[in-house]
Amino acid sequence: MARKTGSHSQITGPKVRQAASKLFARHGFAAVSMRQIASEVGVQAGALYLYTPDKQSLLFDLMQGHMQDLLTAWEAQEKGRGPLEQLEAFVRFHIGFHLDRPDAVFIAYMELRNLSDENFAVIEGLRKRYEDVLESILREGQQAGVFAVPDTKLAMMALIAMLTGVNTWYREGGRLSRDKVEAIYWDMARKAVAA
Amino acid sequence: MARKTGSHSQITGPKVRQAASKLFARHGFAAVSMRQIASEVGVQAGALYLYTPDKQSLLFDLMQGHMQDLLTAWEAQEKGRGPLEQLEAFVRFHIGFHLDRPDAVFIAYMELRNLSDENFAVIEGLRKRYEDVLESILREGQQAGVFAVPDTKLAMMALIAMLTGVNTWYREGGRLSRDKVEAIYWDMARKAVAA
DNA sequence: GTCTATAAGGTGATAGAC
DNA sequence: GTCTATCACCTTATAGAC
Repeated sequence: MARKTGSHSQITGPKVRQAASKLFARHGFAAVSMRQIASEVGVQAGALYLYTPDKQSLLFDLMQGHMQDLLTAWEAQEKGRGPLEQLEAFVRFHIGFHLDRPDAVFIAYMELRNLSDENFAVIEGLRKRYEDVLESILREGQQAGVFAVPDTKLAMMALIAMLTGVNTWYREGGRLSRDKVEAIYWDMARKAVAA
Repeated sequence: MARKTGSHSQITGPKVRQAASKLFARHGFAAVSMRQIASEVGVQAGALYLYTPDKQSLLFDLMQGHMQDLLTAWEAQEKGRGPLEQLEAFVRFHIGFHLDRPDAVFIAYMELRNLSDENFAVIEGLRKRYEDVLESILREGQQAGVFAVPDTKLAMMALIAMLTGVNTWYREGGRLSRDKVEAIYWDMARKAVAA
């Protein structure tokens, strides 16, 4: 049988991040105390500092991990050949990836202002890399005459805002399946930038 | 000459709301203390309680005022006759109104989770009334055969997210004028829902 | 109308026992 | 690896002086 007190470093570490993610998403970084996180994990507050140097690092690790997962997942994605196929792949990928991890997405969008200056710069760099993926697709399609976007940066911003917005209203088991939602958004995105 | 201590109730009240709006938008409701707000206004913390019963009410009044301004401004707006003219009016109105008050918009979107349950219900009701404006335009256009939106609720959500997203990147005096931005977004919105 | 002082309690982070 | 105890400080909100 297990001891009441013992070695759990390989279990407690992930549990700390998971608890922080859940609580930061629900109540916001500033409103959550280290004691609340510890209570969710099932340890005392002091024990958290074995897994993070401070609260700020906990937030940064969560956000950096999320952005890196996003970029890695896109790179591993099957992409079509032409701009139209690539845009469809991006739209479906973005919606699916974001719906899979609502807490991480919420934190990544809401807690930027609670990052230290240095940490903010890192996260912004990763975000820019992701935005460049979509902007490149749009630029390529524009040059090929498949899209008619007078400004690729604006079109990129408009599409990303539209797609990420799904997270604010979609509920699993609701009126529409994920696939149906992806199809409807792909239809709107396609038409919005069509030549 | 003015006394150091005197009667300023008609000046201090608005200053408190303005300071709170600025600080909540920059740092978040939970991260801002009553002492910080007082310091921004130029009074001591205790004096704030002459103008608000508590911190929660300060947040609620800001958000409720913003949502009521939004609905009032839309009702005072010139609208076109057909669905297409009405959609153009909505797109341009939404972008313009939101760019005019970035702090209030930021708070309205970011601080919902810091409202008490009762206050949240009130704000959600006002938000729903605004969403209904756009959904009605889309439904009317769908029935008239001007729009092709398989689901008016989804199209409404997609368009509002897209339009509100302008606030995240637009900077006064930047590369594009407000009117140019409105024109480009109107072009994308129109095409996205076009028949 | 605003101030100072204070109540009652929460905060992030660390030290040392086990 | 985790706990308890603690430090120094900040929090919202109120009472009473001016």
